[in-house]
Amino acid sequence: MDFNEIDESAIFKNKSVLSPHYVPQELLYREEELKKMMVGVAPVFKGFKPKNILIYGKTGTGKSITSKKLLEKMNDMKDARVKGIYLNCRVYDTRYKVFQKLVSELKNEFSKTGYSFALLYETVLDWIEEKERFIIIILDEIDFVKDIDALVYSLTRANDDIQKGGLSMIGISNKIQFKQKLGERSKSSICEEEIVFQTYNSSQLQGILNQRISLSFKEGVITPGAVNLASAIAARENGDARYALNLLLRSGELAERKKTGKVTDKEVEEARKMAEEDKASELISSLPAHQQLVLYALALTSADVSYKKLVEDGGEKYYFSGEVYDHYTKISKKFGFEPISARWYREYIHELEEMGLISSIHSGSGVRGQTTLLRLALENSKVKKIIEKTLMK
DNA sequence: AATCCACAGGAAGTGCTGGGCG
DNA sequence: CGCCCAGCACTTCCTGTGGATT
Repeated sequence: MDFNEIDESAIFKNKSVLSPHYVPQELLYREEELKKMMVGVAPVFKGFKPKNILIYGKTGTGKSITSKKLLEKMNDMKDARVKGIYLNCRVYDTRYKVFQKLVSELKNEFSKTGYSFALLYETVLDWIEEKERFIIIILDEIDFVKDIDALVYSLTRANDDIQKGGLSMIGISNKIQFKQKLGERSKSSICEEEIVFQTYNSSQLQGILNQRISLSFKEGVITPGAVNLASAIAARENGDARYALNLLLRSGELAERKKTGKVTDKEVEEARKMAEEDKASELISSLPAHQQLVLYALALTSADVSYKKLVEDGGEKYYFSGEVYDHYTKISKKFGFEPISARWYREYIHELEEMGLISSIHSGSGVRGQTTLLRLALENSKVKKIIEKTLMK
């Protein structure tokens, strides 16, 4: 027995191909965007300062992958004077951290904290001027940078401070509002060139999935129906390729556990449900305590037969808003919370409905007066479990 | 018809927080 | 550094609505 036998899988050849960080050899459906970026960057290889670029696009539209591809292409030029650096601003979220990372990349040494910002700045400038070099810095998820104006200012000022060589940036953001947050000066300097990444449509997603399937799954494991369904679902959900790949990964894992050796649309459908539940669970556990208690009250009300006031509408059971509020106040007190006022409870109900966690209907006729009837959008036992896990620790 | 009930949702007020400014 | 003010989360109070009750 050797190590190769240990992770012998009936389904997967190489799971990591399905990871969002994987960069395929051939980039699909993004030739235009890549070309635009290359055109923007191209001047460096002639010794001129390239343009700053800002890239927009929703999640899973290939922004990161395309910019990583750009770095690959730049490396192919084997020009020692040009250095491309990719960094994710979730990690490097301040001006200081970005420059610290720059220095450690340029000098190839472990960088400690404690240096002054001015020193880091000088180090970067020296490195550029020493041999008239160029730095292209790719700032992924740039909206996470806390002192963005300071960062952009320092980066552009660096350009003014040096005679030869240059420093330019490519910012990536998935929030359109990002530009509004910028000050006038940084806005004009970072938006010299803008590229928008459109979402993928269903057939493009299919192409992307097929490209990765041949590398990640064993031969004939995935049925065509599974691919169709996964790309159709992802196309509906904002054309997010990351989501589509995640669906495939999950359904592969499901098939592995079932030992059927095949991934069909059944597994994909199951994977979609799981993904949805994960999303809901994440959403619920990030809610304020009282909103969770409201949900919990509704879940318990649904489980409790003694709350007899229920109405059926198309097979779905709805509960009276007032009943649920009463129940909520009891539960709150039991857990040592001061219950929230009925007025604010109504606002919570609206918010929860907007988030798609509950659904409500108006009682036109039926019992006295007007009331809102409520029910959970998810299975109440699951909601109960989630809240018990997060709230009761 | 008048009154009540059970709720919806607007207005104004309160206590706290964090950010900008002199 | 303190000060002030805006904004938020929430309460209290109030008016409206429409079927139910008397």
